Amino acid sequence: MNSHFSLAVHSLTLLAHQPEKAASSSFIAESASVHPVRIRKVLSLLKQHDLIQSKEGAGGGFVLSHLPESITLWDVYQVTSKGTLQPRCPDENPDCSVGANMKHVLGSVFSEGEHVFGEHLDQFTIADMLKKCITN
Amino acid sequence: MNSHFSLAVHSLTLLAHQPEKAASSSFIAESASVHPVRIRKVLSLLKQHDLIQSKEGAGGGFVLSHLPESITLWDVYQVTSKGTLQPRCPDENPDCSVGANMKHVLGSVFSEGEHVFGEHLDQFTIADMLKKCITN
DNA sequence: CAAAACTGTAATATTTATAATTACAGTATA
DNA sequence: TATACTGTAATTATAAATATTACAGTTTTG
Repeated sequence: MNSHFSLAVHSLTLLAHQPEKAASSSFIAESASVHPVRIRKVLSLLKQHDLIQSKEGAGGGFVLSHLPESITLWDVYQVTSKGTLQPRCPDENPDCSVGANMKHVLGSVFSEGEHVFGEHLDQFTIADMLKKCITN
Repeated sequence: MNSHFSLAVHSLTLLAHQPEKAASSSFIAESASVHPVRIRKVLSLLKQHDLIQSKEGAGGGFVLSHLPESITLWDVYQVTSKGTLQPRCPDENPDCSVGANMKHVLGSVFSEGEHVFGEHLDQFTIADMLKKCITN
């Protein structure tokens, strides 16, 4: 699983944690121990899909577009990581019936698998993540 | 998902395809368009878990330890890729309640998720893979 | 108005992960 | 005893992820 996903969940959970004020990329970056530019890139994706809103300029930053209860991990996964479950396959080899088809065959198994996995992720919201973090 | 998994499934499917004779790492490597040493490394894992047997020397190679109908993709996943679903998380940050716990919280979500995903993979056997490849 | 604190994004450099390659010891076959 | 294999370690090459630098554009605030 790519790290965009965990950074996105991390960021959204932080935003849920302080709903009163916008969080800057530096603030989030420090919490997640990564570079601010990386945060801005990930959050740019989330913004494109209207999970968050951003505001430029002094005192600006990021806020949630929706209630934390209504954003699921599956929503986040779809934005940041769709397709990454797929196993990397070598090039197709037309000279071998197995080599020619394996990529496609595994591809369909993993597409279904992603759907099943998605139903699991859909059970958890950003509000759940925050609660789990705080009560630990 | 790491590529060991797809190489392992590819190899096992090839072995199922020609049950009468042992397949060499070079033969498998050519079918999968990768380097023979890489195949030997992956198959070494499968051998350790008794999915296959190997024979050294001229005319040697690899054969299945069990019927293709009895080896599932979940068996293979467990040997080659267990834990790889887990999203990469940055270092824990003790100064932030979210940063301190996110890795652990996501970890448990993904452990359960891997289990759900595993039940899906467990529905498919190497025999199924071969059939899908050949009838395409 | 000008300085400060932000986002947005591109370009580059660094680090890490994957994969290929080389090398060679050991084993069975013929 | 030459040949065709496995097993594995060490090295090199390539690709992917990440950090860093740079800077233009946007608000806020003194």
